[in-house]
Amino acid sequence: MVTDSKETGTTGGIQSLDAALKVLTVMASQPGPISLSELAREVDMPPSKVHRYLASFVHAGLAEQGGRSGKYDLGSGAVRLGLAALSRHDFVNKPSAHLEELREATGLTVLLSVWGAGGATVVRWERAASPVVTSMGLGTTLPLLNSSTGRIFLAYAPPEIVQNLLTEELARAAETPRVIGDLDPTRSGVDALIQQVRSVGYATVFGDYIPGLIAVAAPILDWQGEAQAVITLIGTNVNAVQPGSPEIEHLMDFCRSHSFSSIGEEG
Amino acid sequence: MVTDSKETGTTGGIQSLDAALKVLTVMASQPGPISLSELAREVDMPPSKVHRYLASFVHAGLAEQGGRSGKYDLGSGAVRLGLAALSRHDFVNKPSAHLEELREATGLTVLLSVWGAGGATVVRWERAASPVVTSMGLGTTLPLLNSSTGRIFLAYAPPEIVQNLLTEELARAAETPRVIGDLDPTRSGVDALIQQVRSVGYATVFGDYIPGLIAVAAPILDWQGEAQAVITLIGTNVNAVQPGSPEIEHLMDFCRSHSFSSIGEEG
DNA sequence: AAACATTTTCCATATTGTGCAATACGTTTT
DNA sequence: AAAACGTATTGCACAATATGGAAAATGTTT
Repeated sequence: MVTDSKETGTTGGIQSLDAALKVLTVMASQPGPISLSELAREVDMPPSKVHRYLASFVHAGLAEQGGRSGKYDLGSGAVRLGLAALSRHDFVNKPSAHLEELREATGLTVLLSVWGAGGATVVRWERAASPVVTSMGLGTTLPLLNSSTGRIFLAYAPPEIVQNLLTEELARAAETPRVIGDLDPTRSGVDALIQQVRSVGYATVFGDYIPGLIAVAAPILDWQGEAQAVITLIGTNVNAVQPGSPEIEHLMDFCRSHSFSSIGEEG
Repeated sequence: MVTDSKETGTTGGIQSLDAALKVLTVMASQPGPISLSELAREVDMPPSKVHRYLASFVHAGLAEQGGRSGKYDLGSGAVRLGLAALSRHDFVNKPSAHLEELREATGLTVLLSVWGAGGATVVRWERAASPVVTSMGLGTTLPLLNSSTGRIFLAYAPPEIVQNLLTEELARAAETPRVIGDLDPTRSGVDALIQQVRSVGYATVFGDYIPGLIAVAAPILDWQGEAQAVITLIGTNVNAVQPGSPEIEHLMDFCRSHSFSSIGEEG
């Protein structure tokens, strides 16, 4: 039984470890580096305690201490750990092996993203020759409304999971209008977008996120019809994102062959 | 490594936590699910101890126990943690913070380059005391064949992205022979160079680009094995670029510690 | 230079993790 | 089917170890 709603405490594990992992979890939920004192406040523990936990985490590479600011953040060991965990999921591994074929078939840069804490996160990256943005790379998180990748998660991920980011981005869109060309930044506008995406099974974007770049994205679905990963093609030629283009056909074939339920024309 | 060869123990942290994190690390290094007993053997701890650690990890979502096989594996919490870490980690700013240490350790000018539109582009710059006269600065693009930096990209960047520049430089080299001392400016000559660079993991240059200057460069690799950035040491003392020199050791250590896959002895 | 805010270390105390061994569980063998 | 085995899980007494308050170091602001 895992009922530890309030003060059960007894997880069958080790108390100090539970406490330490709570610290780690909170650190992961934070948007960026955090100071010891703030972290201690956040987890409601004395700073000295947290400090010792952090010393162990740093020793293991899970955390690191930023330069002279003294702030702590997740370290490269955490990345390694996460990638090891990720590599056990077939939804990432299987497609990854064939990403290069898709790049060759389309001549476009191909990327594979999964849903992480901060949103759509790029975990695989297959570059094409054509000039691509340098500000993006592995680990980049993509916006929900402005990117084709994000729009696929919007349409195919469980609503609860995108809800937070969605409200956040809608609020931001309301303050800064005109940033999203083809979308009415309201709930109903979003619903319309979702319906549209689902009906065709892919999402396109024409330089909305990065000027001069076009992108198409489609989902890799599990048995429940939820997006486990998203494949995105990036390029500069607008023809590639016209409905029925060979690039889109290749993308859809790829995603279909790695999915466990059918895409588009929703059931 | 942080020299904790045997019984240093005192990490400033917590012993039980160190032990627990070792378990987690070993689990990550494993190719798949692992049984409690085997894991206990692997980390050389009593099974009961490991079991309790695992209970806490499972509680935190970092690990999960597979069906009835009883085997343990990394859990979705590990993925979340890793993606959170990944989105904050970038291959330019993280190493940049430690560039100065490398300069102090080697006494050489240190620079960090990434692949930009026009080729290898210098984006960080840590100059040493020694008079390194040069017209180089931030934003300088370095040649592919003549510079150690460029040669690392040649060997460790995806072929497609260096292809254009390569053919261009080869054509120029054919017209103006003798500019490249140690290289046969043909496709096969380039292939030989790539093999050589990959086998040692770094590239050196003796005044080929700028007379009187020597340089060593090594890659920072992402987990796809592609060069995300290149670290270069520049100086005037030829001894620094002899195989096995302390300068090269420092450089390789630095790059290894910021990489996510192993450099050299290519896999 | 002084006042402040944070991080880091020290130390006595008892809370908590430890290891051994017993038990429960599941799988394979006879 | 029963028994024999390997593995995961839990109890228990003891001492090793984590704990938190406060002091010391470190860095930052006035």
